[in-house]
Amino acid sequence: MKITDKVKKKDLTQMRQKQILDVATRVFSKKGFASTQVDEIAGLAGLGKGTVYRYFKDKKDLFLSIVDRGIRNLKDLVLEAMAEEKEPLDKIKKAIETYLKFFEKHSYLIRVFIHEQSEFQKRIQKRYYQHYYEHVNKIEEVFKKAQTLGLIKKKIKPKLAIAILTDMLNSFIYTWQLTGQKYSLSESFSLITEIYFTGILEEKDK
Amino acid sequence: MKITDKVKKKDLTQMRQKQILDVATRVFSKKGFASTQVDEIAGLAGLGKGTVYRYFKDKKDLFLSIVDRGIRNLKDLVLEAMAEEKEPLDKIKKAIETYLKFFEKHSYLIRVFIHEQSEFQKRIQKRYYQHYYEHVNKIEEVFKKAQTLGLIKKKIKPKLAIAILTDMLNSFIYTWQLTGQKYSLSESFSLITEIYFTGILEEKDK
DNA sequence: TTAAATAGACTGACCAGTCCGTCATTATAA
DNA sequence: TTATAATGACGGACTGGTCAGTCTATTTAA
Repeated sequence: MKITDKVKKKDLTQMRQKQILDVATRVFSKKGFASTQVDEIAGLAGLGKGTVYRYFKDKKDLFLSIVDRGIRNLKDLVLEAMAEEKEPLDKIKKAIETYLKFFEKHSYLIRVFIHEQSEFQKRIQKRYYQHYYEHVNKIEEVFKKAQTLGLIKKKIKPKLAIAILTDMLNSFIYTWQLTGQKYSLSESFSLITEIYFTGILEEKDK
Repeated sequence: MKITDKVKKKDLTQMRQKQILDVATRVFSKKGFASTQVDEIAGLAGLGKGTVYRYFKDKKDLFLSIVDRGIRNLKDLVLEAMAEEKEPLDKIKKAIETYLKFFEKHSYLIRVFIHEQSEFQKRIQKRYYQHYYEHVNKIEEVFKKAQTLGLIKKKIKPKLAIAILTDMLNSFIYTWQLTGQKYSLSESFSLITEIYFTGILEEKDK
């Protein structure tokens, strides 16, 4: 019975954690770390505050768990999507598209990422960059390959170009989120992609 | 004597306000609205808390005053700088350069702008966009002129292109600020400008 | 019957905003 | 010129409310 017990226990724990994380993500995204009350999260999750503290050490732990989960999901999705494509430029396009779709679905998350950087500078960045780098390294390889193939200007440093792309996407999503998602992300992103690509690509007709 | 008195009083008031605003900008930028204590601002300004409340109605009023002052300065600088140039493309370049230099000098301000949008959404945005639009309208005219002259792709909508540019700049400055300003903004911005322009400009050699 | 899970009352720290006494400067009077 | 009064800038102790985290009584499950 011990094994079954452990499984059940694990199930309950995971279920509760997910339940709390889901609510917490919404609330933290809306109000930011400092203005969020743990009471509200507990209430919306239909739980008592004590229960929340059963599953998370403290408010910070809860917050960082959200960040962790979000980044992990995003990274996995992007890497999987890229793997589906063959050509370097298609891989990059696919990465942009996936990134965009992720936030179209989880739009509130962008706030957590951008919003709280100063409060948690080191910690978030540590977690963020840990995942981010795996992710960037893959994309960097793709960039380099595209450069070898003569598709992307040789003088552009992949790391910086990727940073610029990420920044463009992040802040565009952020603005889009703030202004009430009045237009479709996909629509505007085609323009961003065009600006980004036409600037980056070697001219074809030389 | 009354006139002199009024002048003196006004001087003192302005001086104190500036003194408090300067400190408050630093502290709010570093900690965000919710985590900033008015006590700390007072302390760093070498004043008692009561004195701070003499000059500002409450914490919110103080915060919004910072935002106001910053945006007003930025707008004035950009418009003045643009007025110095004749050619549309030079005007745009100059605007980018000025925007960048402003934040290189007042790097902490970008945090206040980006960071607190969710807490104060409506209020900040109202103030922000009030100034922003005067500013954008001017730039938009320049864009349109450049399109008439055949310098910029006709199919690009100026408003959207300006939004993208602003977003690129903002988030680049933000990241730069967060990561400890390890490189010169001007340096990276030349790359951004290149990406932005080469993507935007009609090809010259057709 | 017992052990784990849960709720929410409670505590102590924290902090925005107030209130009042002090002090410096300027005006008034002798 | 000097003594006294009035003004108002100022500091910081204080208050009341809020909220993270704890503790215990109660519920649930086995």
